Amino acid sequence: MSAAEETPGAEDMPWGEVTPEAARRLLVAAVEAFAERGYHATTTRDIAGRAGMSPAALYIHYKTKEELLHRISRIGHDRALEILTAAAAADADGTAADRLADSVRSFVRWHAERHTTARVVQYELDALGPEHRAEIVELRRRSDAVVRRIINEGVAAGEFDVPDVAGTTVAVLSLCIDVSRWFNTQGRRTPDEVGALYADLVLRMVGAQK
Amino acid sequence: MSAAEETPGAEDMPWGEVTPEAARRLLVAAVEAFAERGYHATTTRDIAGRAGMSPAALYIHYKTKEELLHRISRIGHDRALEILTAAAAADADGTAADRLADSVRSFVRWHAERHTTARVVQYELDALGPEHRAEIVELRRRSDAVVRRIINEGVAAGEFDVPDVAGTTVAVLSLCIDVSRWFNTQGRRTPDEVGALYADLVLRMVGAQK
DNA sequence: GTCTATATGCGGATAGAC
DNA sequence: GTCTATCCGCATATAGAC
Repeated sequence: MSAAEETPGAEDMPWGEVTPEAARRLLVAAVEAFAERGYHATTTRDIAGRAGMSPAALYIHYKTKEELLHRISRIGHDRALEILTAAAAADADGTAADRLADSVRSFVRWHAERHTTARVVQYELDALGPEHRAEIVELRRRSDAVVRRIINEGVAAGEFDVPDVAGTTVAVLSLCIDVSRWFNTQGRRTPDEVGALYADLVLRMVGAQK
Repeated sequence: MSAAEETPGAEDMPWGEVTPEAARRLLVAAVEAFAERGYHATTTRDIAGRAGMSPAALYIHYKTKEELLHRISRIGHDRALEILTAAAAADADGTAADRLADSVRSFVRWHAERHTTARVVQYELDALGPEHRAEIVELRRRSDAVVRRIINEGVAAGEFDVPDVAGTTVAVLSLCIDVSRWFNTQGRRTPDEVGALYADLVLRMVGAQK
């Protein structure tokens, strides 16, 4: 990997890996438009307009509108999975409850803070073409595996009481993901507060001892 | 209200209230198409085709495509709210835990069993025009109120331990609603099973005593 | 009420100048 | 790399015959 790919602070500069700058502007505009109106209701003219460019400019940087969505989805899923994995690994020698709480807290915080991106990433999956969709579905499976693993470990360690691990895993992920649908920046809660609330709720769901 | 509106067994014949039959066929076709591809990606030609009619036939029964979505949304939300309210009222003299479990079980079962309808109803809200959207948002507020009320009662009765009633209410509804996104008829679980699982998970979330 | 035919406008994508 | 101009097809909706 070249040094150019290791932009410092890439985690805090979300689309930093997208270059050149015009391509990034278009992508950011697309995220906003897709999140507001949905993929199909968004026109390439709208995207280009938001980026301060002509409709044709989009096609210099992206072959199709679908490619733009794919790029967004891919980067977003990579980031979400990275956050989940990092949190799960952070306290590898702590309790499963710690790992689960941290994972949920981080994952939820991301879905709240970056709810525009998350909304596109999580709810426009069906707008992708078959190959692109398959690629993204695979990434989701990995998120599922991370959460299921922690729950299984907690059960094995006697920390959790979970009659249905697979079902509970689905429920936990569903709960976290859906934050991106209802979360509103103007609302009463900060992403941190929602993360803390959800971490607590999930610990209750798995019957973690207090 | 005329007797004609009180079709017996209307709860089990979902779109029974939609007449004449051609209008109902179009509406059922629209639900399927919207659920599969999303509102904006669905063409009126597709809807009419599924109903075995020409594109023009749609406009005899509905003024616009949006009116069709509104009709679906309205009926769906009415039904969901009705189910929630009925379950909440059923054991009015039982414990709050019973009421909450029954409500969640019924609400989830509906979102699973009728996940095509639910998907449209819950995720295509933004495709509605401003007035229609406002009308539907009001119905959602009522669902929220039903759940919040039960949780508040459980807390007051000392049955539940809930530090954040408003936040927990949002989480519970979000969890139930999102079932319509991931539920698949081909999957491992029946609607009844998901309902039972979720009722248990929600009781855990509110700290109901076993 | 339903059809065939069509008006009308918009959206994705391209051509070619600069 | 960006623009202006435009092609082409498709989608909503309507007109008018049956």
